[in-house]
Amino acid sequence: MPTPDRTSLDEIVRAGRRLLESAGLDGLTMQAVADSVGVRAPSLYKRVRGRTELVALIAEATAYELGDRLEAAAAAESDPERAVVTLARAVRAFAHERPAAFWLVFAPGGGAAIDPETLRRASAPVLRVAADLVGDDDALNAARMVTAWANGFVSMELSGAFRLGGDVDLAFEFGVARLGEALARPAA
Amino acid sequence: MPTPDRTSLDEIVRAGRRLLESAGLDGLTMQAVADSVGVRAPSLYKRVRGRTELVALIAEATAYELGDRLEAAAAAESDPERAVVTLARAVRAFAHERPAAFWLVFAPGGGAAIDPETLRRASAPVLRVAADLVGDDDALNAARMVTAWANGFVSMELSGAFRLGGDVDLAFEFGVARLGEALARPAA
DNA sequence: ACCTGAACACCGTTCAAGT
DNA sequence: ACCTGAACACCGTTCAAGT
Repeated sequence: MPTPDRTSLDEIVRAGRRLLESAGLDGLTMQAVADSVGVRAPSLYKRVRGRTELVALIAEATAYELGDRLEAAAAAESDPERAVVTLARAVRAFAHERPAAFWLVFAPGGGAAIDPETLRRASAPVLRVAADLVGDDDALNAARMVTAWANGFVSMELSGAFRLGGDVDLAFEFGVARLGEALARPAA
Repeated sequence: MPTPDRTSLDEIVRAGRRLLESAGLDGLTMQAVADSVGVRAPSLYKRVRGRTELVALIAEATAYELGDRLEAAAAAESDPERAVVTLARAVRAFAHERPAAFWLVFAPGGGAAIDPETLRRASAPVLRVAADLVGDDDALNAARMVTAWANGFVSMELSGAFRLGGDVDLAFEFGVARLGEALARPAA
């Protein structure tokens, strides 16, 4: 006799994302997720292979959402040098909003690696802006330079590596301005 | 009646660092560390408050060692623009050597934050080179730009975010070259 | 076909008892 | 003063038994 479904994969992932931000990765336990969706922990294994997969799904959903944000940010600015600034600010805003999830997306570990298609989707707007700025040949290199800097800046910001004085907001604007210039008007 | 010491804090931290690289952060269990130094797990608590503190000590030691490497790299190159390249390469080499520990240093979590003094020590060479390059006023901003980019690049490299084709080594050299130019010869 | 209680292996940590 | 076995609370996960 079938039992009516008491939860769903979608609900589980949503609960997981909420827990991740409120309680950290350590607080994201199967027990807590189960409680949150109103089910016993073993039932989660009907929808998810295990905690590792749940974490991967959360990272995936986060990368997808970041892609949306970047797409919207890129659409709002036609001048490529200013679009770089807009994109970088969008990354930073997203990271401040969901620090734990943002961290997860760029966390190492092989197993939880983002799906290549999601990765391509999330980086598409940056790649497009980079191509506008430096041409197709250097587009990938330029996109990687921008994403590396933006990701590194907010990662260090989130990890508390910028505690040695100075204005962090100004440091961000300094960096993104120089970055845009360097790509738009390369020396030598 | 005193018992002769069967291990030491130093040995514990060394074993922890070894385990971190060989088995990952998840494999860094108190049990494994205890086995590694030839003692039972509860004995570790005579030298360390708990696993959290052990992880923090490992991060601390790693940041310290990274500082040494950067100091040596900076000393090997007097031209500031080339010193930036040398420093960035040193960061990358260190990250490739000890990926898990490198990750730990920049991991978030408040609790495991690096000691400010160690942080200052590790960033001193970068700050010095930045000052040579752009002057004292912009030195901190420039240093943050370089470290953010370098850290972001290798973090993404380690996390497998650069899997969309293209030559990653070339992307690194492209980035560091443009970075050096941007700082040495700012536009506008 | 989903859900559950019970159970297992494993973890971090505490503590009384040994030497 | 350090070390240990035993114990506790808490994980992730499995599985037979319920509906």
